[in-house]
Amino acid sequence: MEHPVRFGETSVMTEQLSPASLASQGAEHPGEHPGEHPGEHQGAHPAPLPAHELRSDARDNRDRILQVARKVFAEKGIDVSMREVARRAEVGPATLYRRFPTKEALVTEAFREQMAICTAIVDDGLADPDPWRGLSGAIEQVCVMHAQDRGFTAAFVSAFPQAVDFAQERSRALRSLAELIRRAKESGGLRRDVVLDDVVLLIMANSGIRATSRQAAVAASRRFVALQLRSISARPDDGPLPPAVRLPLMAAIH
Amino acid sequence: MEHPVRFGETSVMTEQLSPASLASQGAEHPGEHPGEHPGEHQGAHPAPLPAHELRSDARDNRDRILQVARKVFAEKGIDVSMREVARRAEVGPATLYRRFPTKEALVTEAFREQMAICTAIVDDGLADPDPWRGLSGAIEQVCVMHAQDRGFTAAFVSAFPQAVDFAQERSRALRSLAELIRRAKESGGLRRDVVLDDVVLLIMANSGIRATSRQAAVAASRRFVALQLRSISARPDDGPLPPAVRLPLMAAIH
DNA sequence: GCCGAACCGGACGGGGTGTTCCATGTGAAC
DNA sequence: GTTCACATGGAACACCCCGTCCGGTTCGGC
Repeated sequence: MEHPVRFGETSVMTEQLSPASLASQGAEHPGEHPGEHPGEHQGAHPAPLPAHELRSDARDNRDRILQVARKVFAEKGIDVSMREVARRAEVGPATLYRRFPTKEALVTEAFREQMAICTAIVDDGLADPDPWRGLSGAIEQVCVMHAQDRGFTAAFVSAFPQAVDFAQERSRALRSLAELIRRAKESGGLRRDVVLDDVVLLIMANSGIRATSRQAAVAASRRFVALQLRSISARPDDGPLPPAVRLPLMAAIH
Repeated sequence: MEHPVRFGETSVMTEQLSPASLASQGAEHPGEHPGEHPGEHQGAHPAPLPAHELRSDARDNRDRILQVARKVFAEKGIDVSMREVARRAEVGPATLYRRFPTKEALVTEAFREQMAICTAIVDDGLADPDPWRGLSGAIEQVCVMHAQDRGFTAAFVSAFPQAVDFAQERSRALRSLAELIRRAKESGGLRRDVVLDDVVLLIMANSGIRATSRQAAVAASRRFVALQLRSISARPDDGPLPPAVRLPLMAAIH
C-alpha cells in the first residue's frame, strides 16, 4: 500500500526564522471553540489562525496556498521564498502572511499531513503479524517518502523545535517505532544489537542521498534500504537487491 | 529556464554561481611560469589568481582568508556568505574577491587539500595487502572526514562541475576506489552484488547524518559505517559495533 | 627616504527575503 | 440593498547579500 507523498531538501532556513515566531508561540491551538471572535483587526498577526470558519474566499485562498506550498516545497525544497509561494498561488504576500503568520507556520501546516502519514506507516507496520516484515516495510516506505519529497525531509530532520504539534507527531511515531523494534527483536527478525537510534540514523542517512531526478532518488533509496536491512536483519535473506543506480557524482568517471 | 543540469540540483549555491565563473574557466592553471606579470590594474578580476608571488601583506591576507574559510565552512557548511568569511578574516570584501573572484573559487581552493587527502586515503587502502581491510578502512576514514567537515561534504557531493581540478581529483579517487572494490570482491571479502555506485551511495548517505556536535557526528558516522560494512561484507564478522549515538531528533521522546 | 605599483577596506547600486501597512474590495448577515 | 467586518494585493520596511568602484594606505625596490 502506497501512501501519497512528496520530497525534501537539506539545510537552512533554521537561521531565517522570523522574530515573530516567538510571538506566535503563546497562542493556543485554535481548537473548535465556537463564538471565539476576537475583534482585533489585522496587522501583526491578530489571531494565530482561525479554524475552519473563514469567509468562503479566504478559505479558498488558504487551501490554494497550502496546495501550492506542498507542491513547490516538494520540488524545490524548503528554501523557496514566501513570495514565490504567494506568486504561484496567485495571492498577495499579505494574504499568505495573514493565514500563516510565519514561514515556519506554513511549513508546519503544509507537512502536517505527511507527518501523519509517517506515523500511519509505522502503525501499519505495528499491525503486521510479522514484526520484522512490519519494520522493514515501514522503514522502506518512510525512506521512499523522504526520497520523493525534499521539503519533507528538511522539515523532518531540521525540525523546528517551535512547531509543537510537529514534534508531537514525530514523537508519537518514534514511540511506535520503538515498540515495533522491540517486537522485531523479540521475534528474532531484528539483530539484538540494533537500537532505535540506529533506525533513525538510517532514515537520516537516507535523506543524504541526492540524485538527478525524483525517480532516480527513489530507486537509489530502495537500493540503500535493501542494503540497510541486510545489516540489521538477524537472518539476512541474501536475495537479490533492487537494481543499482548511477549517481550524479559518477558522471565524472564516464 | 532549465538548469544547466549535471548533479543532483538540491539547491545550495547552485543559484549563487557568479557570472564570472565562466570567465575564470578559460584561464590556465597558474603554474610556475615566472615572469608572468600582466600589468592590468585591478577591478573586475584582472588575472584569475597570481601564484605565490604576492606582496607580503597580500600573501598574509590570502593565507588568513583560506584558513578562516576552511574553519567556517567546516562549522557551518558551505552556505556562509562571502562577507562573513571576509569579516572573520578581518578583511574587506574587495580583498576577498580580488583573491578569489568567485565563491566557487574560494571553496575549491579551501578544500583542495582535503580532496587530495581523500584520494590518498583510497590509495592507502589500495596498498593494503588485504583488499577488504583496505576498502573498509578507506570507507570509514572518508566517512569520518565528511562527518567532521560539513562544508567538505557539501563541496564533495554538490560538486561544482566548473571546478575542473576538483572534479579531476574526485574522478581519480573514484577510479582507485573502483579498483579497490574489484580486488576486494576477488579476494572474497566483498559481496559480489555490490558495485561502485553502492559505495558512493553509502558515502553520500553518510553525509545526511546530522548531530548536535562534531564529536557526536563522528561517533554516529562510525556506527553507521560499521552497520554498512556488515551489509556489504561477504562474511560479516558479527563483532561488536561502535557505540550507538543519541541523535537530535530523539530529544522529543525523552 | 622616495615613489610607484600593489594592495586595502568602506561604500555603492542592484537584488532578494521575511514581514507589515494601508487603501481598496467583497462576502454575507440583516 | 445596506452595511461592515473581514479579506485583499501592492507598496514599503528593514535587513542581508553580492560583486564592484574608488580614494587612501602600504610594501618594497631604488
